Amino acid sequence: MKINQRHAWPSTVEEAIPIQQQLAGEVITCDQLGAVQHVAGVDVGFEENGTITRAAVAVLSFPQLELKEYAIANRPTTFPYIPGFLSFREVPTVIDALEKLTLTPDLILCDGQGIAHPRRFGIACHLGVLIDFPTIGVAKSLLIGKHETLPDARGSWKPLIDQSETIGAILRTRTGVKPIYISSGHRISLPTAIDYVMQCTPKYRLPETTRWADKIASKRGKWP
DNA sequence: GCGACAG
DNA sequence: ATCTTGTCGC
Repeated sequence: MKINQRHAWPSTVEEAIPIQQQLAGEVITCDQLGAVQHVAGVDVGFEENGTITRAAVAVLSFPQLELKEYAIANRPTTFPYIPGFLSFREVPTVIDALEKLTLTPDLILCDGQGIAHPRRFGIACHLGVLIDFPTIGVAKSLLIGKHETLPDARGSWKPLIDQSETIGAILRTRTGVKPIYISSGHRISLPTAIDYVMQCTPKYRLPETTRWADKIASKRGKWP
């Protein structure tokens, strides 16, 4: 897929903050997506002591969830890991990987938060706004927000609240297993995001999309 | 000032 | 994120 560059990538928090504040105003949390036939999952890893960033994208058919295509990209790492600024470290390489795809997915599940972020602009929002695509933030741990006790059953969820605002949800994708955190990235509402995440997570804690991306990015497996 | 802190 | 083996449980 073809992607247009929207802004240069900064290397400091001072430069990153105004970019987040500006682009956060472009985030859409209403459903603006068509029929979903392909869902993509993204995963990022690091090599050479963190100096190289590696991104993998997996495209699956929906709702069958069968792997249809994948792509990998590498880049020198140019931004340190600072909570609240993850996208500046990972998105450039993710975009490189997305550009290599032949298939164009209808929805992308990102590793990390969407609007469940201090400035309502987590990695899923950043990627979504830059490429103007529907994205969902799927995080394995909490960045900000509070929530009530979560029941043990698969499918149960509770809103994530920050400053008396609902910014996402804590969701149990598997009975008795540690929950995950969902939030709108771009062009999708929270209820719809939860619905798609559940449909992409029929068996394990994490969506099949991210599991495939993980597997592909992993140095062990070889994918001809 | 003291914690908390996506990956 | 990454460094790493076996092990407990469904």
